[in-house]
Amino acid sequence: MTMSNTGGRRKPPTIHDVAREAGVSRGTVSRVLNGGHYVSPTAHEAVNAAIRKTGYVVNRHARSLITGRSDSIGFLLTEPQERFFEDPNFNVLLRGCTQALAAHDIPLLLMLAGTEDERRRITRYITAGHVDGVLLVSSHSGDPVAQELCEAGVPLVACGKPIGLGSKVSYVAAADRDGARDMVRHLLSLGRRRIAVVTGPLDTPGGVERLAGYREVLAEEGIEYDERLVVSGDYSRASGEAGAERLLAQAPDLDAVFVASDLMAQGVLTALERAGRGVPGDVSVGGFDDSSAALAARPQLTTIRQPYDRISAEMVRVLLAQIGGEDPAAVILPTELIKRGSA
Amino acid sequence: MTMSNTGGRRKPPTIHDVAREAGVSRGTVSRVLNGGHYVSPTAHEAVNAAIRKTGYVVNRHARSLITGRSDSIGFLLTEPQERFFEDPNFNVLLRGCTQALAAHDIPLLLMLAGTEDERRRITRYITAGHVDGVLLVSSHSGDPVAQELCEAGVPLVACGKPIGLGSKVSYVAAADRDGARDMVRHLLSLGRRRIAVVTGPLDTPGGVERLAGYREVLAEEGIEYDERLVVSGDYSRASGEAGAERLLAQAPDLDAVFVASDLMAQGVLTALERAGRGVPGDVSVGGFDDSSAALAARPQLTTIRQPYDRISAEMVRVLLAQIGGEDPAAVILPTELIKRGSA
DNA sequence: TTCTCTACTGTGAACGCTCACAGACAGCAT
DNA sequence: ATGCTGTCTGTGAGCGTTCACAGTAGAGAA
Repeated sequence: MTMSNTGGRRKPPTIHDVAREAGVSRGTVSRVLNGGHYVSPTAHEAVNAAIRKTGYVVNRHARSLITGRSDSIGFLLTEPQERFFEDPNFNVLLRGCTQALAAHDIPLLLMLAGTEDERRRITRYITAGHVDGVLLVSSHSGDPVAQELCEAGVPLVACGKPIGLGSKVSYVAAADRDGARDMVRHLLSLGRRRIAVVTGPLDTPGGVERLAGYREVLAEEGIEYDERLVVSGDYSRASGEAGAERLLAQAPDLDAVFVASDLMAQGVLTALERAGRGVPGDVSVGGFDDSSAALAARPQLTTIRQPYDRISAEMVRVLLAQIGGEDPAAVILPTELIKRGSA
Repeated sequence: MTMSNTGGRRKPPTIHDVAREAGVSRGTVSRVLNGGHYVSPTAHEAVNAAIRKTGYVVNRHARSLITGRSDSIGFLLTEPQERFFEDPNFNVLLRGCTQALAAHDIPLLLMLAGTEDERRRITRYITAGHVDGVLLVSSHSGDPVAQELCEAGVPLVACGKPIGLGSKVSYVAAADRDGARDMVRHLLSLGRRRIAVVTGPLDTPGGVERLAGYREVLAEEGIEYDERLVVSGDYSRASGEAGAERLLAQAPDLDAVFVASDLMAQGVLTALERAGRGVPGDVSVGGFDDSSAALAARPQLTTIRQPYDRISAEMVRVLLAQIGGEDPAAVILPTELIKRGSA
């Protein structure tokens, strides 16, 4: 492990230096670097020794220039970072994607583009070919970044169906509507009839679809839709708490709350406790996500599990396929009702 | 804004296409792209028009190949991501760095390298020249990544003085020891004499230095050092709570706690409340950081403010200077005692 | 005029790599 | 002998850019 380069910052060794050191040609070194096919054991060994001796690392710019690939993937976040960091789901998703890509030896770059200015910079960076594809984690409609990247022909996979974008963009999503239906039916099965709902933002697919599932089941069961039982949050804990306050004021007779995220559900629990309503005695509370917040809550949340491990794995699979030339695809994954103490 | 490239994914336009379209040479286009000096107004206009018409974006791989720069900076995190996401300080730091770099139009790439495997991948990625420099946010000693990057000659600036690394690595840090001294003196000025301490991990500079400041002041005041008054945490809220439990068991007569981070201090408050000790009546609690946790706590925390905005600005400044060829530098920034309700 | 200076422009080299191709050599059948 | 495989190797070209250099034209000074 003799580094000939310690101390002064000399220019790093090139493939040529390695070739000379090993007594072979550039081509042979390149072949060793890319899988080692059609290389004799002798040459293979000599090249590896030369690489160790010179401390060579391939210049990825040169490689990318000719291959057109960068062998890295971007994890793009177009929302303010607070949102991201507070939400345990994002965490799980990020880790899942990192792991799935690790199997392909591809590094994941996290890019935050919360401000308009940042969005411009990052978009330019991406369209300039610095990553081969983008995993997009932002669900707000009318996201100009997604639009732009799509038009620039950058392979893109969104988490959750992007609203307002054409059908040519890939996405992976949980079956939000079905999940919501399961939860509402579960609450009904407990004898609840005045079921309130705290939705997500209505410009996100999760916000829209989960509310739709709620309304569908109510309609099917002949229960009248009462808009006093419906408020919207922004997936944050605080907004759940505030939402529950409003619900208690508008519809004090509620006997259940279906909350569109576990984090918001935590806030709802706080508000209910303060109001002296027992859970699950007086009010049943159902969450959504099955994130770590569901287990941290007291009582633990009955919730709809989103298969985040599968979601991230699928996102990576679809993205790599698209980079490989396949057409965009949409993947919908089933959810599951998890019964715990809150309902 | 006519994109000649919509639909089929043709190969993107090169600088050559732009030159032909504008009726000038490659050189002139390149000059326009890089500041526009020594270019006639006529040519300048023609090139800009051609760029718009062709939808040209510079191929950064080609540029990087010859300039040796990538015009991007990495924000490297070598700890498990949970730690990072829970701590509000990191958030502030990240945003500060992003903003400081935005002034130079440089995108920031967040790289998570929590596992051994990821560390290898990311190190290779960095040493291959994909970023011009690295902002390192990990303070644990013996971090092999920092060592490796340093040896590879990658410009690097750490947040907090890296333990166990040579003096040739740049860092920006708050005056931890002075801050701790200020806090302990403040607690003494309130008449407290049995001052306990919850330190950070003792393989981090913050952990070591803040404890050192505590011991110094005690020694100066002729107060005996009692190791029952000292426990260590890992900067997490939970570890603060657990630490306080241990302290209460070992030294029930404590009348103040100096906690090495606000997040841990929140945990300490929880434990004290459960034990029926009033804050600040029975026990004074001092934090460290002045993070958002200090304001969120009840009572609000008296704490030592770390100037995170200046820290991030300095990190970026030092890193860019180093990339520009300057020698590594160490910057120590002063802290400030912020008095609130807890002490 | 002629010379110098400045503003501007075009033209080969690189940068370090991969890829396609051609060639060499061995083994085995014809 | 000849041909055909298959494995292995070296070479030249080219990816899209910047940079150094040489050159042109016009303005102003001698």
